[in-house]
Amino acid sequence: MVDIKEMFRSEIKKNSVFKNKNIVSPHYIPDILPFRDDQIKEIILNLAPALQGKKINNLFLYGKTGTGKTSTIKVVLAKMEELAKERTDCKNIVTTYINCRNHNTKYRIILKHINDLYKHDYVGYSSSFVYDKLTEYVRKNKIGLIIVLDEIDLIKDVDDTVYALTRANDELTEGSISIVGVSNNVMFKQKLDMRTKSSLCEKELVFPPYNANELTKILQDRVQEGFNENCVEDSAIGLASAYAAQESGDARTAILLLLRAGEIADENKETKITEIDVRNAKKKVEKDILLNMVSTLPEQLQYVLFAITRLTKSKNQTTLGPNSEGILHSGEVYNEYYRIAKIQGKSPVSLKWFKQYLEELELYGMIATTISGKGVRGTTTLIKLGADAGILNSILEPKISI
DNA sequence: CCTCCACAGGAAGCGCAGGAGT
DNA sequence: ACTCCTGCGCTTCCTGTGGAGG
Repeated sequence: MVDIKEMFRSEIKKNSVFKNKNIVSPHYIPDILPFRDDQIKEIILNLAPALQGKKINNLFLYGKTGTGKTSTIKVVLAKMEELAKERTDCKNIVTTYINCRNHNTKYRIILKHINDLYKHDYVGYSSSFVYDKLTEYVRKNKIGLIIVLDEIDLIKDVDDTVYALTRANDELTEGSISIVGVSNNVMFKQKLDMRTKSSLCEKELVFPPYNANELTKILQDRVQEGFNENCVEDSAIGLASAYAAQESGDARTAILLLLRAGEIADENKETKITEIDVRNAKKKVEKDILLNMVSTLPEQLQYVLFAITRLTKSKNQTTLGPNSEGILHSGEVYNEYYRIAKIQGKSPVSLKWFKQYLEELELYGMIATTISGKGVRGTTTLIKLGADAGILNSILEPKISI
């Protein structure tokens, strides 16, 4: 019989490379944001007039994931709110942050605001009621309300939302409402109504991806606070930032790599995180991401992907020539897909639509396709798996039993 | 050179679901 | 409550296209 209490005790006491694991979590927001001085300056320049009770421009922040958009705006707004409270010569500033993944309609966004501001649950009220409640709060308290809409591209009725919130200013004689839109979707702006575009994007800020050197510095900062002294080899930091820079310049990925590497080191009872741990962490992270992507894929797309992985695997085993490199023709993949779908008791889609699926998979970056040239009869789409066939197969095989 | 193969890719249309209008 | 409309996912049909093979 094991002593469970004792196991817990030793688990807590156990030597770990981590000093404070929270700091290495991808959700942690540091106080100091390196390499974002320009953006911070711009934001301050645009928001400062609000402290004097003036109406400010709406802001639009754009940049890929992990470029510090959310952290930057959160930190700047927190300081701004603090300052406004400290000084009597400043107007009252209230800032709110909403992730539009969870609140994805005009109604839900406004409702969330009045619930938070009044600290009362307004359930089941009409959309005009909640809107009036919001403007009333701003007017009565004479506040400058700054609303951050993170992942703004996920709002279903963006045009309506932005219009309603900016129009509120026309009705307000005291106080004001401003919007900070945050998005990582390049195409988002194109979808907007002309009026919305001009009012939302009064001031636009771009957050560029970090390069390898910048990522290294960011990681070093985190390592100092999050890990115990001398527990992370410099080369491990270098490798993690190189990996992340290569892929997207995404700080979150870089930090996640270190976190996982740390967990691996702890598991193996190592005292130091090495390059090998980072390399293993990368494999683990990759698999997690793939698993996530694959499981959200529609059933039919999973079959197509499974067909490609199976054929790629069998090709790798039979042909030894380096020229083959697991390149498949759309015809053979379609046949395999057809077979798999039949076995699953599902009706396969037509060849035409199958090609549509291929396009979708390419969009997700899971495969690469080209139109055939010489050496192949006629014109065919050549398909190459973008991810590791072995990993994908291990994910898909349990899901689709053959 | 011609024909055939193995597809590509556009156009039209179908059935269904969900939302808007009345 | 009802119809009407629209968008989505998909099929069917049709017209290329370009190398392989006779």
